[in-house]
Amino acid sequence: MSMSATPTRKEREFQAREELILSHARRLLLEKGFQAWNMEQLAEAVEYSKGTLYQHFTSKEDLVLAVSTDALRMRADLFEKAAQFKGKTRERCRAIGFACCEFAYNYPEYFHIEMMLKSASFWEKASEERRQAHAFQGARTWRVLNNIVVQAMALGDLPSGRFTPEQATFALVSVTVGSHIMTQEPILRVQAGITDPMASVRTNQDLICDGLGWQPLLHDYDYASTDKNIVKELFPSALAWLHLD
Amino acid sequence: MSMSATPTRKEREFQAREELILSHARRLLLEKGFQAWNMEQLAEAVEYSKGTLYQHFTSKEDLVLAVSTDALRMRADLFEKAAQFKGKTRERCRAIGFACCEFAYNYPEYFHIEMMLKSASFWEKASEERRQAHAFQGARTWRVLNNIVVQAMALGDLPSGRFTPEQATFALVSVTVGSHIMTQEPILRVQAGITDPMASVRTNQDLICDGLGWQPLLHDYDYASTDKNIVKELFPSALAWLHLD
DNA sequence: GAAAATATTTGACCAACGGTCAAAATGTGG
DNA sequence: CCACATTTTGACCGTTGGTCAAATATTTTC
Repeated sequence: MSMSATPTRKEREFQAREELILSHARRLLLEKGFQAWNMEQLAEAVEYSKGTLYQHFTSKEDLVLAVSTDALRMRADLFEKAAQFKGKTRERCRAIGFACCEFAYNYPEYFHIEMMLKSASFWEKASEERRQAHAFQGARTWRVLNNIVVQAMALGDLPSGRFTPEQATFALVSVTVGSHIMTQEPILRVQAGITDPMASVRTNQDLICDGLGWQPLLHDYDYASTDKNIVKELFPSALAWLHLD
Repeated sequence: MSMSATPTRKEREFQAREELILSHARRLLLEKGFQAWNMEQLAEAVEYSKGTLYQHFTSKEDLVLAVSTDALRMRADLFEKAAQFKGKTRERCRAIGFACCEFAYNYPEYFHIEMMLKSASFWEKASEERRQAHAFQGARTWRVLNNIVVQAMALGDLPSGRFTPEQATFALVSVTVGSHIMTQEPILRVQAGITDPMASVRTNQDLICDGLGWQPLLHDYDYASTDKNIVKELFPSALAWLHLD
């Protein structure tokens, strides 16, 4: 047993195996959702037995929560990167919108998984440790966005009398999650005539920002060139999901 | 077998039993979600055996979809009622916001159930009949809201150059669903300092409407008295969830 | 370097649950 | 009252998440 900072070989092996399991579980989740695979199949995929899986995770739910938290961590990373965009507060908010689309492109199933997490029975089966890790990463994403809102109000870009920063942040979070979920619904996509889901999400974010009176408003500024810079400087890989036409 | 319009006694009994099953399933869903009860328990509750349940529904998922569709039908009814509110187009849109809150108050678990429906494995297990019924009720709710948007553009209350009616409707649907889901998240509720979830949902809808430029804007009009009328004329029962202070 | 002690891995096994179907029970017509 | 049709039942099945004693591998001791 090593209490020192440098992990023993055993500890490193344990860690490596955990990541192996997580990566295969992620693949299964992305390909098949939650139900359409079982622990036996995962055990085969990682070439260990079922019992070994349960040395890392207390339940299937615990495992899925771990995958979800990993994704959430990645999103928080992207958010923090986006928040550093040099520009007006609203442009930085916009950069976060791109970060979230980039994330949604890489984890298309994430929002479905996150919805599953909202059922009480899920959390009950997960370990306390993993619940806290998830809450921590969730708080990170919230904080990044909320900081920009607070700054925007301090600078006067965003009127501070009508809504609290938390209300504004909440509105942005709600519209973003709602839009990502809805754009993934094929029937609704047809009804709404959506050809570019990510663009729809960002449009809805713009509507909230305009509604909040976040200056400069959508039609008073050349956001097209802002977008170009965001993509060039922060998310060159966004070209994969951007529909330029 | 009776091809006539008047159902035989058998058919009426069958129908009555189906409603009995649905009502108990609804109660279990509201109280326990999806996982925390099984078909055996439901069979006991309705005082029939498991086999009889499967004469009405092809699977547990099929049953839950039926409950969900019933709820969706109720929401569509409330929407249609709300759409008849006498007033400006934006006031009628607001009435729909109240209708949705009224619905969410009566079916607090509905949005979680609806999220479950988004996993492919769920639909595969449901019968074609019920899938179509669900799509039909979903289309109804969309149509009611979209009609108001179209009228608002025709009347000039809502600028028609920037967004299509479908885009506007989609934004409203997204923010509403996203807000209802998010307000039900206890952690987020604390982070955002939300004390009145329904009010937060309606605020977010207002932000979208303002962002769309839907006249009269939130702060150019006395919506407080509009709200009073909506509640008095259409949803007196809303007093149960309205936090007046 | 072999034996003892410790740690890790395994897969047979269990319980829970969704779903099935032959048999029992109930209803119907003569 | 009987024969036939319909409905209801619950024992039974397959799948799957989860457990644990035994097998296997690794480390320590002498």
